[in-house]
Amino acid sequence: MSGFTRYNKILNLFSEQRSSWTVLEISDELKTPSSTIYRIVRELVLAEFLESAAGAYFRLGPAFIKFNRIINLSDPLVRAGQPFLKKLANENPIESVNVLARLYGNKVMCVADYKTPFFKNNTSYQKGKLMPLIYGATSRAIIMKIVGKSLEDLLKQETFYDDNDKDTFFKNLKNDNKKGYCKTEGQVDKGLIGFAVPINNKKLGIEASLSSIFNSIDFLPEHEPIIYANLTSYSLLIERYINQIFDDIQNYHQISS
Amino acid sequence: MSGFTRYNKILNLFSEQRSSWTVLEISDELKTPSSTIYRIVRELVLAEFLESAAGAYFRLGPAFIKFNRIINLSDPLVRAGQPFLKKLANENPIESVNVLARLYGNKVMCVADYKTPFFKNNTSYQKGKLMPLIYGATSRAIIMKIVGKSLEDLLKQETFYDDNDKDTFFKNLKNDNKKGYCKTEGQVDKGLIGFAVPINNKKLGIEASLSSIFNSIDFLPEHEPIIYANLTSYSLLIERYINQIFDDIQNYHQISS
DNA sequence: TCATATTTTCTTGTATTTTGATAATTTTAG
DNA sequence: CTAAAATTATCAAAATACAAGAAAATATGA
Repeated sequence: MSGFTRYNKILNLFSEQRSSWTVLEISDELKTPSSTIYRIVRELVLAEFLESAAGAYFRLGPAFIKFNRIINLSDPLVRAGQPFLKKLANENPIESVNVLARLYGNKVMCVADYKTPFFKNNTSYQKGKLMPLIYGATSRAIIMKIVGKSLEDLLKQETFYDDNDKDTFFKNLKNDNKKGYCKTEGQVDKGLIGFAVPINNKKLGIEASLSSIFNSIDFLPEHEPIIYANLTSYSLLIERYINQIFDDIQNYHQISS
Repeated sequence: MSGFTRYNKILNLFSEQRSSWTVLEISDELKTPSSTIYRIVRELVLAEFLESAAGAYFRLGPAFIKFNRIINLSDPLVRAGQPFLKKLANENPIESVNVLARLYGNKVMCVADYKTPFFKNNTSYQKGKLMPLIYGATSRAIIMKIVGKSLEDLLKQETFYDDNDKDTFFKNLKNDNKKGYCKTEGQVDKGLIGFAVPINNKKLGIEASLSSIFNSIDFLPEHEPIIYANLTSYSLLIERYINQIFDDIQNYHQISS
């Protein structure tokens, strides 16, 4: 363990399922002497990446809330997309969850969401949550724009049931690409149906998607063209807005240098 | 520069005002050779604490969004308080911003907020933003419960205009403590009036406050008792709920060990 | 396209930091 | 107050980061 790894390994122990740890527990888990962990934890507490809780437990610290806010205010994708999610939601014919997601390592992460007030189900798609790469329209719309070696590398770690499963996956991907949008049902959450379109910006290195998720019970086939039209027009709006934000940033840096 | 400091110094360059940096800019700013910064930045990118943007720029990475979500799902204060903010807002007689804030180093940080749909002004109080320690009801309600050496340490870095200013500050603090709540007008944002009550949990080390902020124009003196009653009852509810969450965590750890 | 400029990684001996076993201290809980 | 638990301090050995320049990769622009 060296460099940032030693801090990152500790931070990554803290999860939704297990959000507080004692030094001894960390020490056990990472098979590292407790004196070392005490020292590292102290550093992280000082920087407010951890904070001590009751009973010798530690939990994630407020630094993450602070940096998260800075991202919300400055990330081009979030800035460009966030304001449109509610509008998209209101134009959909039925109650929906609307999600902006992007590639994060070899997973997909939701970076902004808007749920209409009376949407019944709890989707897995919530801001900050990592989602599987090959299931669900949200993810598929992102990878359908990736080709060649990049795609291979990305899928290297994914396991398919069998070759047939894999073939179907690639066939669907090609098909979706032709249509320009993805549609999946029940792949991530049972009883939900999702539609998604890609959002890309080469200059900013953004590989993302915009999606609307509905309860299968509410959904009727005649909704599909409207849903697709909304997604497409908003994705174009967002892409254009990202470009504008990009230009603003460029100008800012030119002026200040 | 050693230990976590070397990473933290770089991360802390990224701010609301300046959210992307090149390696050379960082190197200039921190007066550290660029080869060193390249190495460190590479590590941070690998851990997704930074990500590369267009034109050799880097920005904060998605790890912060991920950890922020874990905090939202697990932090006792956020978990206990978040669900009540909307209810509090709805019981207030006029449009309001409602805020849960806590001590963060020697600043105050908003950790959850709910603004009623038709509130006109933009408050400075937004989730994740650091606020001054000695101005505004939100902050004052937190420090009014801190005494002795802790208070001295906390205020050590604050500067008052003069001794008179300082005296007034302490007199107000004592007064607020007697009343049980704080009220300030225009200290943080002009045209806004704020009310706050403290929220504490010794076992969990929580020093926080619950506050409602209104447009001064909307506010009438007869609202004050209602506002105060709402804040007080909700703060008690939240404190009780925090205790319950604390017990849950205790049980969880006892069962799993 | 190619040539050029910029960005990023690599290499190396040396200086610095981290590590972990143990001891000392502080805090907590009954 | 006492005993146990949690945390900090110490220090020599081991591991790693550092800086400077060279080399490679990548982006830029004619």
